[in-house]
Amino acid sequence: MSVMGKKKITVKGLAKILGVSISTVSKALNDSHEISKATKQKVHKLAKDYNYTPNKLASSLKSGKTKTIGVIIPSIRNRFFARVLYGIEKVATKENYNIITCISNESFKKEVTNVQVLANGSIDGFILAIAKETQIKKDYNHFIEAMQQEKPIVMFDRVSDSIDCDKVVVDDFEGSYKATEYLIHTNCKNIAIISTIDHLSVGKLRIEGYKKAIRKSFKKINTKLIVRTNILNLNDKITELLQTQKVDGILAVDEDAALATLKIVKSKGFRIPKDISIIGYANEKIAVNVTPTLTTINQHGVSMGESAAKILIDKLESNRINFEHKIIKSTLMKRGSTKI
Amino acid sequence: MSVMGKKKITVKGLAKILGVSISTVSKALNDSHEISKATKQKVHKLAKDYNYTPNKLASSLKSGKTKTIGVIIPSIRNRFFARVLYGIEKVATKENYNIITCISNESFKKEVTNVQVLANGSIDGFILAIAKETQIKKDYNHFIEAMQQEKPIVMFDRVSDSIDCDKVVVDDFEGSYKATEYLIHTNCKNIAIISTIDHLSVGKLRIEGYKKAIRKSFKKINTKLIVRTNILNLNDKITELLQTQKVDGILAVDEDAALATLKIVKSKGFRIPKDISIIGYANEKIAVNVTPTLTTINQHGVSMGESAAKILIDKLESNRINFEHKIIKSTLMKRGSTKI
DNA sequence: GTGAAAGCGCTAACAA
DNA sequence: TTGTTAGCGCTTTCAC
Repeated sequence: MSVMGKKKITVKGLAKILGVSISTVSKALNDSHEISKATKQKVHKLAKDYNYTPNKLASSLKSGKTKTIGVIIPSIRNRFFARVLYGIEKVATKENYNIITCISNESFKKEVTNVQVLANGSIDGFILAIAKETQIKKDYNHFIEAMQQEKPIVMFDRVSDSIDCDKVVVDDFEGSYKATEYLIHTNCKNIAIISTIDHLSVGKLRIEGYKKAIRKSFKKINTKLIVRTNILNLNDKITELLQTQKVDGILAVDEDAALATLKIVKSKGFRIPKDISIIGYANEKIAVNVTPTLTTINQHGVSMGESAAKILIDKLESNRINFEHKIIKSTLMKRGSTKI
Repeated sequence: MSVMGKKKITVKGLAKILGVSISTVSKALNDSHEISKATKQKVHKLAKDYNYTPNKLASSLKSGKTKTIGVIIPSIRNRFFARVLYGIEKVATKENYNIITCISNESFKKEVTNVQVLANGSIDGFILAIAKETQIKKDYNHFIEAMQQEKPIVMFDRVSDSIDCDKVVVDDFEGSYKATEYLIHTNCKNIAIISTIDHLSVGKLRIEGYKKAIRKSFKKINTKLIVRTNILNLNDKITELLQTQKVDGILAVDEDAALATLKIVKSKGFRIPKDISIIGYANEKIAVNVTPTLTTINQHGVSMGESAAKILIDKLESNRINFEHKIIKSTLMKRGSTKI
């Protein structure tokens, strides 16, 4: 505070003021054993007075380490990703890493640009969830190139089998399997599943989990109860389902589907859960504020973020060469939209 | 693709291969007029073959410009800030800026660290909303220092009068004034206001707007209808309000208050909006999914982010010396929780 | 215990 | 038109 110089002071500046060499200052600041106690103290005091802090660019350029993580998420308005980001940020901060966040907006092109731009020295490694477009296109070259440039990647949630890298996923298969089982055990006989995300790996897995549970209890699957649609046709499809099929349980595989289902089922005069039970994927704040409260499959976004960050930082700071594949257990949060 | 060298190639490497000097390559890549067409072509081709991309750290260190914006938000799980972040990211991308995101988690200490770390060369300027703790503490030194180091700051939403910098705010005063007026015009006579954020600038303004509207129509204010509390006591305070006061309209100043109000009012058997009208600050997805749908004051988070980013980038790329003070109009989204 | 010098990758003023 | 050189701020080897 004693000084209010405008421009930031550098090692060079400190050296000049003290009348010592640049390297002495640098070493003193880094607490090298080569430097005498007296000098160290002088340097530290001056540094403090002048509010010195090392220029991050310079040290990174020198060391080749940036201590920052590149995070690419498909969307920030999706609460799940926001939660993951929170988890990442939490452990990153603890481990003294910064995060630089990009949003691919589900676009392949933007994702490619993001990866390339960041790989250019700005970051040490990536944490990312693959964009919708990319998953459809199945072109993963940009990831491969990044890894060749020694920028490790940790993928979460939306991952690809065709890429070797660290991965953190929710047990989507298991999650919807358990959810379906719960519907069955609470006496639902005609269980439908609704998805607007069948183009995503997670979407596919959730339907598979459902199928397994249905097969196990009822032997055969009624494909008319499996609704794959897009957001635009969502309402119509649900309405159609309710009009043409006998349904007493619904598993909604994403938040949009869940909220639409809830709304339409209510509006058609069905009682929830008496006539129709509903389980959905949705964030907690919404789940507890709708009527009735919605039984959900909790994806533990924050834990995912934390795991991903831990795995990446571990890789960056160790010589680990293998790829981790972590599965986060999802849990069923029983609320008012299902029977007991 | 023709080459799959592991490490990234540099200007130096390209120069060596082509047998020309480093500066020739650099100039060719930057399309300098000093270089012949032929050389330029050769360089560009090689660069492409080797998948060359300039190291961002190095150019930033040289130029003093990083083309990245430091964003500090108090919380990412708050939908509003997520939306602002989206807006920032949107225009940043368009203008070829990256954003590095930090979350202060409402903590003064973390905010200070964030500012200091980022100011050290990593970024060209800040976009931020002041942490809760900081607003209570009123210690804004870290901001001042950053600005002295020529890192301009654009504050949004949570701003401070005691700092001279660019600002983007919602017209909180006007917003709650208008909301209160709407309640009055739809025949509410006893309007309460509930806030869990009275320690924030925005919280205070919202109460002031309410007061002005009440004063205008009813001459005097019943302070028993003004509930300032924290989240822990929220439910009790609302219950108490409903039991001790005659209330036919409620303005809830933040999302927590809004959702709690809705829930408790319903549970006490009041009909909404017939007995009690409710207006709240809340994100749209929640507002349309509660029962009844909630009339809200829309804060236009995305626009805020966009404006903030535009203002910062403008300042970074021009010589503008004055401080902008932009006010985003909020709008009343009329839904099912108010009368017509 | 201290300092000179090289170098991280890049740009740009100046020289040839 | 091309090359030499210095320097952004820092770390680190090697010499003194």
